[in-house]
Amino acid sequence: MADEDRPGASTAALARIQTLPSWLLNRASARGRRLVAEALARDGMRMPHHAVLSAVADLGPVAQAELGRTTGFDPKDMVGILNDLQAQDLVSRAPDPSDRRKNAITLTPAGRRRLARLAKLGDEANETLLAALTPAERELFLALLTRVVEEDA
Amino acid sequence: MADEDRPGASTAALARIQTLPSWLLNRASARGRRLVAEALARDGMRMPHHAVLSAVADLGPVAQAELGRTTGFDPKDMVGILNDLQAQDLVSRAPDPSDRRKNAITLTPAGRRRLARLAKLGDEANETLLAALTPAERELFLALLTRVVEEDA
DNA sequence: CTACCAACGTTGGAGTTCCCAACGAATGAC
DNA sequence: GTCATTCGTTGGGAACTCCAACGTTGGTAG
Repeated sequence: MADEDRPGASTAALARIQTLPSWLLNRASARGRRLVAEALARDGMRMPHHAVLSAVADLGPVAQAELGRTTGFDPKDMVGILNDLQAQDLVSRAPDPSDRRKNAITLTPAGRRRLARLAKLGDEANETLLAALTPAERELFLALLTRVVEEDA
Repeated sequence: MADEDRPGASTAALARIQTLPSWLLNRASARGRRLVAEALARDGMRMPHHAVLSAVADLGPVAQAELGRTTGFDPKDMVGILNDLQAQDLVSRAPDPSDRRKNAITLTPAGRRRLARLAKLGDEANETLLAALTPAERELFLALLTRVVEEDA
């Protein structure tokens, strides 16, 4: 009789799965997304919009494709995100004179003010997310997490 | 002039966002899901199915609602998952004599064999996921991660 | 100069996960 | 016996991710 057919061979299968790094990361990520989404929603904003707004703030006038590469969003989704941001006058979308294929995305003053508020909300949500850890543990956790992520490159 | 209007006040906004726990957790989680999904796909299986199969293995004959509560899947999605598993003869779905509202979900021998293979594939994927960390670091990482997740309760 | 290939923004569509509302059937409490 | 609850099921929607195609524009090799 093979191990896998013996009754009880797979017991604690659930417990094993739920302590797997991938499972825990999923739950932690879901919690982070929920906390951040709730925080940003208090200012009528969503996570991708916050990320793109931040990227525009850093990269000055920048093409959509470059924004996509930097933030990891799909070009298709970038269109919609920028449509939303532009509709709220947080960014301006003007044709790039030096390359007429590109749109030059720029942060508006309103966008800069909004970003300051969003950054605060995002920080608070992340504070809550890691509330269970001491400052030293958070630093360690982030260092380990960064190495796991960078393995992806 | 307010800080938020001064040019450069929000520089490094992107870098700040991308080092936020929520951002890193999202990326790590996405990587884990991709690795696990690819591994399970080699056996023609998907993540939720693996989780439910594991839960059935542990909980013996069990109702769908109980499976949903344990694994966190929505009752609606549980229907589809069990349909798939049943179509492959990995679980059996029989009416519960003691409560005719319930379905008694049981693991079949084929399900038990399949689960053994899936567990192996899942473990390998998680090995790859944490490849950047030493065994001691992995243990520490999982301990911290667990505390972050349990804060959710 | 003319082909050709690559990049750009855009549109359309699909897939996954998560969540909510409703329904008929069945159960349990009062 | 009435009523609230639970069960499995169906339907639908929100949010994020990803891929394929198209017309336009730019750069390049011949």
